[in-house]
Amino acid sequence: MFAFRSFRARNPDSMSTELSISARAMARLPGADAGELAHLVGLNPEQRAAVEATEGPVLVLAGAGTGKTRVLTSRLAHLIASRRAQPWQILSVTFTNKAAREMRERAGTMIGPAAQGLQWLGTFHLVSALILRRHAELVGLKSTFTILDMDDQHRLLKQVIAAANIDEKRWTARYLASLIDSWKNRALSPDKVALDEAYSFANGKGAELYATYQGRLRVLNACDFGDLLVHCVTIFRNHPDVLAEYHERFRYILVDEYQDTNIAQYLWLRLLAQKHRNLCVVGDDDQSIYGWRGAEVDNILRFENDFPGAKIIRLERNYRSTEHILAAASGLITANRDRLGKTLWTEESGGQKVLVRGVWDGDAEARLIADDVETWRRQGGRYAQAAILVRASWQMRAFEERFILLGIPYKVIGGPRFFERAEIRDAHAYLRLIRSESDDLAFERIANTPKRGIGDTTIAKIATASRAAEIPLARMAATLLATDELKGPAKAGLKQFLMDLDRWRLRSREIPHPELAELILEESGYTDMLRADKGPQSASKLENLKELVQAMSQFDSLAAYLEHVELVMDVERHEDGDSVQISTLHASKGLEWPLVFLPGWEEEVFPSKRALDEKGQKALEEERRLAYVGVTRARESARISFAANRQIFGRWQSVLPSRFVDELPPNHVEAVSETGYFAGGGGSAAEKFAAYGPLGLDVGAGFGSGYSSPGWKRAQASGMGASSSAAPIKPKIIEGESRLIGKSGPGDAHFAKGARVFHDKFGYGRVTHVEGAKLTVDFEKSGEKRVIDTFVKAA
DNA sequence: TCCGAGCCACTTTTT
DNA sequence: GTGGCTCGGA
Repeated sequence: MFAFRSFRARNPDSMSTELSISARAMARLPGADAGELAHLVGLNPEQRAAVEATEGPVLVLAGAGTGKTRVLTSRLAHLIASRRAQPWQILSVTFTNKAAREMRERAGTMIGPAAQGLQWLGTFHLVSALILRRHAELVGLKSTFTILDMDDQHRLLKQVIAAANIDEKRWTARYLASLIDSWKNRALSPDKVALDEAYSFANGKGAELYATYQGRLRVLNACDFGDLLVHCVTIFRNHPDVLAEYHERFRYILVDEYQDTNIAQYLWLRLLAQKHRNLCVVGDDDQSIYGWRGAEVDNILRFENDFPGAKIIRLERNYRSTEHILAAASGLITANRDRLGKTLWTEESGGQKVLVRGVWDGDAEARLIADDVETWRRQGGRYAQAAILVRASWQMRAFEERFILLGIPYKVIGGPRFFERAEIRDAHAYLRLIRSESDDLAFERIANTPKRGIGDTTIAKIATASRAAEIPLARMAATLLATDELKGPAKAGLKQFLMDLDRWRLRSREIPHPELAELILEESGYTDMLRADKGPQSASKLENLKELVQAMSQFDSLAAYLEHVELVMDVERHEDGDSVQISTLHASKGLEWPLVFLPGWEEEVFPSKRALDEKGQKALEEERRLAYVGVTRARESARISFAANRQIFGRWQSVLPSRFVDELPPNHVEAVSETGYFAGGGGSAAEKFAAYGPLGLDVGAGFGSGYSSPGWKRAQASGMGASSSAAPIKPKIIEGESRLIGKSGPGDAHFAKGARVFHDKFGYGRVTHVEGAKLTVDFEKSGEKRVIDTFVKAA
């Protein structure tokens, strides 16, 4: 640290090859300042090699739990401490904001305040935006361009489609967005889109619409996520002088999760690394799970060819999981064909086998897992040590409901994200309109929110005129007010709105931006609108807006704040105590927990039917990698489960265990059905479980499986199992609940039958039945539910 | 212009 | 089971 601080004072330009060599020599001296080598302490030989191979292209194949992040941060520290580069001469790109944050934090603990100098550490999109702001004019944008999020993009595309007289039902904006995205992922401009692909939308209009969309973006002085990368690539290609500037700046390049890079990102990196060739990429082909988003596993498979002479270092020692977990995951992934191949090993022998359990239905699965969590907790574990990882977010609901019922605290990772909530986006639209009058998308979003009489027809009138005159909506609205074009409530509302905007814009120069936000939300009537709304969520929406104002105060200016939210669609989550984590498998990558639940391992759910339909074998391998990622998140215990029946689209369907269940190596798995134990190995899981008749797979095998039948529904509603198999489960639940009731005891909140109550999730309702602390409430919106009294307030 | 009723298709996964 | 959209009446 010491050596480092004194070094910071030096002029960065004085760094010469000579100094660099001497620094290198110093770093290798065993007797060198211990502080300087601190970042190498405790690394295993392979990790150390990866850290010290600073020059030339390097590919670090880092299996799950092999200390990948550690290597990256140590390498960063090493480059700086050995004086090969100043912090601002290193480009470190990650895939997610979370990873970037973690890297910055960990680098901070290693190299101290110098980590502040790591200005070029961030996601591909963040770094691209920084670069693009400086050269925006080279691609026809102003440096103040806005970055559209998916919602903006979607609305814009809808307009484009409608303007082209294409049936939006047949050809959805969503689909066009995905096509355009996939083109941008490959850095294809509208004129480069292959004919057959252009034909995949509205009989050949694909490329044309893409071009129209890009034109609209230019008029709006905006770009979408994909553009950030593509524009940079365009600039680097067409302006060698600009590229040279960045060659000079970035002496070393580090890339995390290289297996997730798409073609545009690959080109971006190749252009930037072309001169010094000090490119170090870290990744794991077995954890490539973003193919649907354009990631090319090929990038990592081909690295040696792309960068001749590349060093390849394999990190295979796993520090995370026990032997059985690792072996189960490894066994599973061997079914994949296209892989570089690694053999993970660990010194943690034994441990629990991977538990595979079959249950009757999704509810039973939620009960089982919730019970496990409570057992874990009773035995001294913490909630936060457990995670439930699902394939798709709709699967989360069952667990959330169960946890709410039992009072188990939980947190959804990557759930409905803060900045994507409607109220937050509305607030942002107001602020964006203050920042720039020409933000048409923002204008459209909030012109009539809250209602001020400016309906669709009025907006359409303004839009037509504004497009013809090529001036922003807000300005055209002002022009139209001076004419007789508009009348009645529309005119009055619009006039008031424009006056408000002007006033707020003036105020924005006088008062701090968080205060401005509060002012706008009050004066626009937005908060009043929410207060008047008695829906179950309006209270939490108001809370979110408060949180927004809070978040804003952490930035110097409104502009800085907006720039941040546009790029970092994620908010730093304050760790609020001890709660079970519920996450998608995708969002779980890079994380770990002692206890990991992997529910929903059923055909068509996981592997996902949709993925298989679209991409076939390739998707299957990706789904399998997802399974691999899931299992390798566990340190002590991985518990896979599947149900025989599941409600999909609101209908009961009988489902089969996932093929992945059968691919698990039997020696490392302990399989359990609700009715008893059986030995794993041989035969399909479906057969094995079916053999335990009561589990009921055979029952559901018949057509139109009786589970949507009235009888089944009645059985479900009455809480009784429909077959003998469900019966043994029931007592368990009752036990679980009474235990909880005992815990919450004669609580502070008592409700009588007939009392009106409010619940955060379910809204308002009336108590229909009281049983200790357990209430049955008939909710106005969501029907009858059983809840614990501490979760409702008197209303 | 607004709002409710009824119809629809839909659910991967994210910067 | 949800949310988005259309249609008809106030």
